[in-house]
Amino acid sequence: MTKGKGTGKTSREVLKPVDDRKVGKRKAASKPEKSAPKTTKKDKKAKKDPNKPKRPPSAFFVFLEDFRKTFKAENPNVKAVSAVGKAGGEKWKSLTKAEKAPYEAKAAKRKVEYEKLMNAYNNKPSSADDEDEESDKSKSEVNNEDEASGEVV
DNA sequence: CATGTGATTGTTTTG
DNA sequence: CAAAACAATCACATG
Repeated sequence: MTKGKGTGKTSREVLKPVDDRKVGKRKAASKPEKSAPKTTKKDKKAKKDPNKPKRPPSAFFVFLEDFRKTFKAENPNVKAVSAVGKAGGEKWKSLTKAEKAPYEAKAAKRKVEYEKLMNAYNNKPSSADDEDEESDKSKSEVNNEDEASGEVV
């Protein structure tokens, strides 16, 4: 497993079993050793759909983006992503709904944009034949007001 | 040189 | 409806 720097560690089992995660790790609740999905099976070779938008980040990820900076700022020694993940997760649960509000709001907006991308993706699956594109057709598109930064608390 | 892996939770996706 | 998978990030190890 490539043990990251000594890393493998995997000590999280004894070190600190996070309360109780529904799924052991995050997949294979019933051990689907069908094709041996040992670990992360992110196949980026999904070039099949180059325009296919990726899933919008959840509020947690949005919070993490900001948290990562803070965490690293106070813990420049920590270089493991897992460290930030754990710390972020703990802090995340510590946040109240009001604090998550701005993050959720942003995540919600992210989702809306994602829907838009999907719409475009659906319109243009991958027919590179002729990209007509609706230049004037979609004229009554609502304007989006980006006010992500000014959410009240 | 390139890619995979580890870890967090939330949303998206699929059957 | 429910379960599963994947979303970003960083440093390092392996082939």
